[in-house]
Amino acid sequence: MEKYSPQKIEKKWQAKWQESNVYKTEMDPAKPKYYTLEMFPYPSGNLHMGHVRNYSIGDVLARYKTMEGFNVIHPMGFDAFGMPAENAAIKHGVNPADWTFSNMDNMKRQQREMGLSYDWDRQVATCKPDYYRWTQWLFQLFYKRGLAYKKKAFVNWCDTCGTVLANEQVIEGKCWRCDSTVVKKDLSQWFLKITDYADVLLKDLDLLKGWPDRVKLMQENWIGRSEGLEFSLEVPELGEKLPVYTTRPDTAYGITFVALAAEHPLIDKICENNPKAEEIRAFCQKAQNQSEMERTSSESEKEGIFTGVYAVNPFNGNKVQLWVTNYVLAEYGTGAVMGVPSGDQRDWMFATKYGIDIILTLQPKDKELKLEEMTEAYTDKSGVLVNSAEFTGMDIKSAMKGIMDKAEAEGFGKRRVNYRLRDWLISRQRYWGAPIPVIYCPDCGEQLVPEDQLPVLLPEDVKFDPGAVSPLAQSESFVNCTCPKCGKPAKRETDTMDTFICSSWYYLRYTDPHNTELPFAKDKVNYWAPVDQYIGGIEHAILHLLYSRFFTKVLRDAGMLDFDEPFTNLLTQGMVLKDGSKMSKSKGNVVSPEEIIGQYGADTARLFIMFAAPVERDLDWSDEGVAGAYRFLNRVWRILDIFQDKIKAGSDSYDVSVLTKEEQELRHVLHVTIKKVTEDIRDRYMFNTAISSIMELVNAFYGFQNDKNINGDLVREVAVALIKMLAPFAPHITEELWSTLINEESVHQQKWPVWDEAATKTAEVQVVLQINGKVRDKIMLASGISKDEMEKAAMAQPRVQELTAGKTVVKMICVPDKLVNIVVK
RNA sequence: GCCGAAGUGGCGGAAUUGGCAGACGCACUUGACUCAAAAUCAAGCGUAGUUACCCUACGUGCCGGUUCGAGUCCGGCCUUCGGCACCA
Repeated sequence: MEKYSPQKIEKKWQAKWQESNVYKTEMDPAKPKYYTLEMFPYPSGNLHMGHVRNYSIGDVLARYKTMEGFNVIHPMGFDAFGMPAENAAIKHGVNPADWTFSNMDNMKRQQREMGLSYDWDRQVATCKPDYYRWTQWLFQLFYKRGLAYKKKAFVNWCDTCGTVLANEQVIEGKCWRCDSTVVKKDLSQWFLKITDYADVLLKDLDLLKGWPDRVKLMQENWIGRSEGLEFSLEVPELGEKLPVYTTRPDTAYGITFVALAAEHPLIDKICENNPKAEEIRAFCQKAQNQSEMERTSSESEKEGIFTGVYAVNPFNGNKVQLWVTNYVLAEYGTGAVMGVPSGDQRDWMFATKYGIDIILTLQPKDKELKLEEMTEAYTDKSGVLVNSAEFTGMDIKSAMKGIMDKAEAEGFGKRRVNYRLRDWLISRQRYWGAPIPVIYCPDCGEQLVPEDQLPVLLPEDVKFDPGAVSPLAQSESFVNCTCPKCGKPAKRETDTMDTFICSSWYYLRYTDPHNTELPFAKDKVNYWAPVDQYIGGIEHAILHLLYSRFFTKVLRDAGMLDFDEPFTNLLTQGMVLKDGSKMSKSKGNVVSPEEIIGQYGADTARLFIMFAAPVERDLDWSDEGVAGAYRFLNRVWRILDIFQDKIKAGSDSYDVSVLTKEEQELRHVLHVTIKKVTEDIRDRYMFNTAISSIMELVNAFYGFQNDKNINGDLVREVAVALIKMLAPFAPHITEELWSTLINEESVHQQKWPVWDEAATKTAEVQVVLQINGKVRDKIMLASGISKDEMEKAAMAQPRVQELTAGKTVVKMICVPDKLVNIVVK
């Protein structure tokens, strides 16, 4: 054979695969299916190493499962709406669609050069009308089910991006995309009612046995369930009831004030005929102008203003002060909080700052607290109540129950579960997204665009200028329309949807990508989905992975599919680093996949990336390591070249009893390797150790490189299994070797090798001899012998006798086929 | 502050159920081949004592515990990374 030349053979096989459509899959209910999915990319223009890692993992699994006999679906597409295309339009005057499509072409070419086994017939691009038509259709489905609504609210606004953001897109008070500080704006926006599903999204995390615990935990924290009591205080001066929510009803007798959020609706009424009205309004204004970051940091100063109005604690009739503060969140609970300085550290700080009364209601069992000696609140959730009427003297648990019972019995309160999760804000004041299919009629109000008029297409006569106004709002032809109900002139909604909507259902569209009647047919989605193995970065732990779970549950409830969760197993890959930090242009440590593939070939790039670290861990890029992977592929090529005549001439079935002892040893290594590689891929996703086992097999094979008389059938057996096991990792070189040495069919359509259990065992095993837990000798013993025999053999060893001479054997521990430990004194 | 993960040679990492710590690869050293170099093949490679082999002691972030036996289990710390963070 010629020298191994990846540049030559990779191009050749990529063309053949494309030509023969080998990776196309069709629904076949008679065959077990397997759905492998990598998170689809944003078409930024070029693949980076993170993509290469992501797709390599998925491709190994897809190819392995195919060889195991599964009907594998392995699709790819593009998450193609979003800001960068629009920014390119503003900056360079290119059309967002042109920019996006040319990027998609380039990335698809790069994906082809990686030798990935995608069924390209299933490709989706979320920016194409045949896709976003169904995104809009699904929005309307949510609307009809009462899960999409428009409301005026204080929302996150990013000035740089010129749009609002979902809570999930605000990271430490900053925009997830551009890192600018996020501010609150009072705007009328579209929301999806994800909070309706908070409880089931939390509960069903238990179903996700194949998800990493840390991802489930992050979602659990994000949903943030708490149990408590909601009760109302009377505000006699205003003739109003003021509801508050608390998880510590046991401290309710210690309320000395109530704190309102600056956005609380009662504030308007409070200001009527109030001498301090101006001051109060100024305070609210100031609080609202603070950035999200300042307002939600636990370190920032707690400030407030007394309204002069009082409320009444329904438990004991105490008059308590009503304050407006900057630390109560309008969106959580009721936007008003009972203030118990003795039981909550924030309340303590607030009360001491403003000279508000403090009442002690709880103290430890074994210690009497004195207010004048306390320097902070007593926040332990254990102790005995004081100053709490009939509950005084009770332990916290029974008091908690008693107080909630009382509130419910007397009708001023109710037990309630609260969630941290907020509804999903989906409006975006941007052009490059799916238009929200709604029309506003002056007479009929909010109307859905009729289904037969979908998709609402993005207009092309638009201008992209920097500024806060969306290009859609400036397009007259787009905005002006007729009301579907009365036919009179009306206006279109000009906001587009958050791109996370588009990506919340793409994995379902893959199962039926060309459907023109529905987003997907039920039989197809139920056959292929849910995704058996999803692979992607941890950065989507909350955003995309929570939204997709929500979508799946809504579609299930709408009868469109019959499963509860979209992704059965989840693999979160680590990042690809260089010199210990994330690859980035600014650091100048970017390694380009195209260059690596050009120099060494895709097989080497894939093999290195799979070998260098376990999938979940970060991977430090090493140029020497890549060279090592290349060296290994050459080594495989050469050893098979050396034996090519024997491989071609060998028979696929033969009598193994004719093998010499050395040959049997090689066959033993082969079958141990098959077992190890199979289990590493199938059960453990440990691709690095699977590859290292294949390397060991190749090393053992090299032990025979000069043996002209080695059994040719055995050589063929080793070669066949070796090529097959390497095929998922390095698809091109194995295809070339297979076609040259074995037969004309594709190696990727072959059956995965099966190990011969008998060959994985050996007649003799090495047994470790320990004295007092320290290794002192090793002996070969027949495998499977009894403990008695092992102990006898151990004691008979000269070295053991020498070291135990004159000592008493206290006991012996015997692990069959492994170890004897002799305990002596 | 709360929750979680990780810490093993010069480096990436292995050790799956408590049973030989360091598989495999990188780097390095040496030998063979070569006029020479590269490539390749072969061998060595935790630290210290000894260094010719053997052998011995130490060694998986730190301190302690359980056990015949601990990288692995338990208790207490340290460091790094990640998530959440005024959620009442």
